Amino acid sequence: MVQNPSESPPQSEPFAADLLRGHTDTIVLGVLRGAESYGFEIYKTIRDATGGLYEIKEATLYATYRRLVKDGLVEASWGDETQGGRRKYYRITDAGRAVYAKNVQSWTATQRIINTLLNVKGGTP
Amino acid sequence: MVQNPSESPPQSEPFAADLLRGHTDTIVLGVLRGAESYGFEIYKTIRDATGGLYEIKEATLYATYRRLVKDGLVEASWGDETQGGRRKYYRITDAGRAVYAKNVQSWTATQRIINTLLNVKGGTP
DNA sequence: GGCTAGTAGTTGATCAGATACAGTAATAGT
DNA sequence: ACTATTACTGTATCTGATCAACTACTAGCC
Repeated sequence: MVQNPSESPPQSEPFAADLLRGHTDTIVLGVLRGAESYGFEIYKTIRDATGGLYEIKEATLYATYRRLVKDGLVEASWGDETQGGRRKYYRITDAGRAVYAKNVQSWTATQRIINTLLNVKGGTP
Repeated sequence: MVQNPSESPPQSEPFAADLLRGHTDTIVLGVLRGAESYGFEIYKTIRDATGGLYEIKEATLYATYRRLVKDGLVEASWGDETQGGRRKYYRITDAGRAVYAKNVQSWTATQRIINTLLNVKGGTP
């Protein structure tokens, strides 16, 4: 979702939230593929990775975490912050890595298909 | 959705229906951008454009047509088939062309963003 | 005639992902 | 004390996609 950067004129068309639907799991797995992380940090990583242009809502992400844990694609455990707030850390599992690899391929195929259907010369140059 | 081409082993991971979610409108507009068409023909065009690999379900498309008409992006009218079954023809409007152009840009941006988040070298080469 | 398949369009119920919204709770800065 | 930020959670709702039917006409086959 496009953030309205405070002062900028609101003529920039927001891209619909649904455009990334179905990719959230893969994106989170992609973040965790590098290193383990906790919920809020993953959120910030995603937000910052696009220069603040795009944001997946916290509620969406926490729902995603739950789903990924349920499916055995990531493992969760509470950190031992003796001081400071609790953090739940997530690690990608082998199953998660496998699904990630598969999903990246699906994503590539999806791009090809949509670009074909739209007659768009696709992708990042 | 991946069609299981009859005899092929079912190891091919289907890409989730949701992966193209939000793009159906744009895809239909893209088809109509070239020439007017009727419901079932649009369905076949999309199905065939990907070599049968991908299919948007008829029910999904008819819901899409209704939405596009409601939003004024296409116009509908019954053909005058004196013999044979009825066909409802769809034409893209100027508003539809504008939305199409905008959506293609959104799609391009979306690709960039996801490719960034997944660290994928993106798109069709 | 009866059967099947293909074309063409439509409806109602349901699912799942994303979001809005609200809330809890702790810490750090002023 | 107040406020912002960090961090996580739960409930309700929206929407697009799909399923599973259904109507209706045409053409080919036995």
